[in-house]
Amino acid sequence: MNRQEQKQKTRQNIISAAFHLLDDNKSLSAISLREVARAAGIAPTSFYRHFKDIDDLGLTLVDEAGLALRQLMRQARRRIESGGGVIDTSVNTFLEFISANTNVFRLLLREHTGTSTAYRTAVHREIQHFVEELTDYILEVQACSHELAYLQAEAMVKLVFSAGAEALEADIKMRIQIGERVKKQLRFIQLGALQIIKA
Amino acid sequence: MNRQEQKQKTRQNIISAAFHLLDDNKSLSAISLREVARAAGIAPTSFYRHFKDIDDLGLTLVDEAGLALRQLMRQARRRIESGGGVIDTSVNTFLEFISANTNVFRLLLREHTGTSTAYRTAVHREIQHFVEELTDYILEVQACSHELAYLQAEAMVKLVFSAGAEALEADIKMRIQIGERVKKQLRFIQLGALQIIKA
DNA sequence: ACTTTGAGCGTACACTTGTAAGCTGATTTT
DNA sequence: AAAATCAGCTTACAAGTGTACGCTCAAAGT
Repeated sequence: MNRQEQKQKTRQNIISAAFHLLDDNKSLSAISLREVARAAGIAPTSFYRHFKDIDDLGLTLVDEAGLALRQLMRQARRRIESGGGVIDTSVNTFLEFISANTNVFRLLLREHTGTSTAYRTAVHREIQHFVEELTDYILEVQACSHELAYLQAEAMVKLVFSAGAEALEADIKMRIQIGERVKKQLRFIQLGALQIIKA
Repeated sequence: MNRQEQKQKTRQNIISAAFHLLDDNKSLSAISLREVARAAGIAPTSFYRHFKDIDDLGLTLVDEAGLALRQLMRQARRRIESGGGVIDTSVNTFLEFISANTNVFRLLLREHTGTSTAYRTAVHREIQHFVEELTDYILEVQACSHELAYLQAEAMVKLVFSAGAEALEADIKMRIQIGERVKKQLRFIQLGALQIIKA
């Protein structure tokens, strides 16, 4: 095995060890360097060969989470284009994402209102990206001002993320109900905005 | 000074010291017993004369925050009854609350998605109370099913709390914009729900 | 073949943490 | 006046933390 390859592999070990630590109620700022080193099977001091700080690792994790989020968006787009209601498809895709990537979503959710300004703004940026993407989509299918589209998109994303937070603590049966509920709420927004356009 | 009085006073010192510690980016689970004891001007071990745990203190803080939230609701109700739009008045009152009780709101917001299940459910209960109160109000002024009223209320509360989270990090000028934005979004929901009733 | 590099390790140090044990001395009770 | 209570203290300990320093030894470069 190459030297660089080996290093990348260890780096990946650290990252996935950290993700795993998030599973049992920990926030990024609550996981310690020694803890993650232990979980990754390396000596505490070896950690520094890969990351400057524990915060450096944290930002890397947020980036990875953002990447997953963007993949989610692409997948939703694809599904929408191949038919089916926009709201239904989007919410379903999102809830599936949460089930499949629980710790990724938990990370985003937790750090969004977390104690580290750096993490908070990093997560905010990713969500903002989400909002803008949705704004563009609404502008395509609805003839309305940019502001109106943005307001809709922002409200919708907030509701979906909120629903996601609830879903995290619910079992599979409850998650379906949560999905149905948020779909109805998204339709309120859609209808309400349409009403304003007409007026 | 009475002995009991003195004890209560120290207890209050601990509580407000803890609230103060939340100011500079700390979550409940991040403040240590010794830290709060130091800030309250007592010896670490004296802490135990007042609280069983640091978690015991934490739950007390959440309760206090919930109390403040319920006072906010009453104030909003009073203002609404003495005239003015419901949405405008509510959002304004809420934003004023955030400005006046920043650390209380921050506590609720942070622990709502925090790492402690106990805190999370405690905060959730307080917010749920908020939603139910709003549901009742909507049922009073709008002839609609309970489900429809609840869906509106929940969506609105979620959007307002989300806006509050943004407001926390914004200056006074930006906060007004955030307020206007969320008001428009709440009207989407109101209009959308109305549309469904009519159909 | 010889040298340089660098990932990973062990040891060490100066902290901070929660909390157990027992004392003091003022207040309260008897 | 004597006895009991108890808020707050000091001291102590075991366990955890971040990270500085220097070593090893296989891979990469010359």
